[in-house]
Amino acid sequence: MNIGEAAKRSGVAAKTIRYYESVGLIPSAGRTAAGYRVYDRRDVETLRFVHRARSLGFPVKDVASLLALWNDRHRASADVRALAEGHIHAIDAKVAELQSIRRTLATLVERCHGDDRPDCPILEGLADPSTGGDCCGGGTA
Amino acid sequence: MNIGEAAKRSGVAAKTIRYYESVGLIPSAGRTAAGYRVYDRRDVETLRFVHRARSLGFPVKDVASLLALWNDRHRASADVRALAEGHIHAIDAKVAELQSIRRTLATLVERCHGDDRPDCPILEGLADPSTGGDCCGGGTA
DNA sequence: TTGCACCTTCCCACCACGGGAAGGTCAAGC
DNA sequence: GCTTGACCTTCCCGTGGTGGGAAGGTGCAA
Repeated sequence: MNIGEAAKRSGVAAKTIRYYESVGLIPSAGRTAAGYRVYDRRDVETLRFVHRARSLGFPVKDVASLLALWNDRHRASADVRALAEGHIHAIDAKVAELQSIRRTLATLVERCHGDDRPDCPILEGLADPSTGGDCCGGGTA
Repeated sequence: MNIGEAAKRSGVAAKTIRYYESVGLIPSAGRTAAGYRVYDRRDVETLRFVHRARSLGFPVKDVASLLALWNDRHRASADVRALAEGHIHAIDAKVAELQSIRRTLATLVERCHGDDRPDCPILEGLADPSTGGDCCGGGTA
């Protein structure tokens, strides 16, 4: 099948498939005499795997590792698990950072009456955080 | 003062200050006869404001709006508050997405024994999500 | 005058694509 | 056989927000 069909079946945009090939995430596809890329069902399976890993937020480099493990019959599941756990930790760190920011913002917003007067604790907090509640003070970020 | 000193005092890297100037976030700095950028205390205040807004995750475009409001004596605090609330909503969406992903990953990791055997529910879940718990099924992403 | 720290502009790299241009290919319909 | 339109190809630019580094000019002190 052509790249468009592979894209439809895998959920990965044709542009993105070409990108994945260019960065070596997936092997180079075969070509017709006219230069069109050719894919089979196995390729689509691989693309689907990549698509799901990406939608779980794994960086492309990690997806490459996951693909390699997937294709390795002698893999140790501990390696896969370590990758996934690392990703979970990264997510936890990101969530903690976002929630810290959210708390600061919510505090500022609460104090702002939000009418047509210029007086605004949000701007004051940005101009001088000591007046606006601590921000990122003990932050993990 | 030179850009290096302004960077030190504001917490914004010299490179980043030049970038902010190039995209119009901050006005063009004055120059010495030799072409060096010159900053005063007010400029440093502005840079600090920008630095704090950025560290709260506001995109540069929003920081531009915040700066404009900050410099506008006739602003309505409602406009500032709306910006901040919009940012909070964006953060909430991001957090929800990350937590959804986290749940899926945690489920997969739990099921993986993580030893030297190749059997691995994480890879199986990526290859075929119907066997690995739902992922992003009703997802907001 | 030498040396070093600082400044300037410029381009490249990151990450993971998306848009779009310029041009070739294929299959269907007339 | 020719047109039409959908598909494919490569290539380059843009995103956001910097960081790194090259090549070259400045400023100040010894």
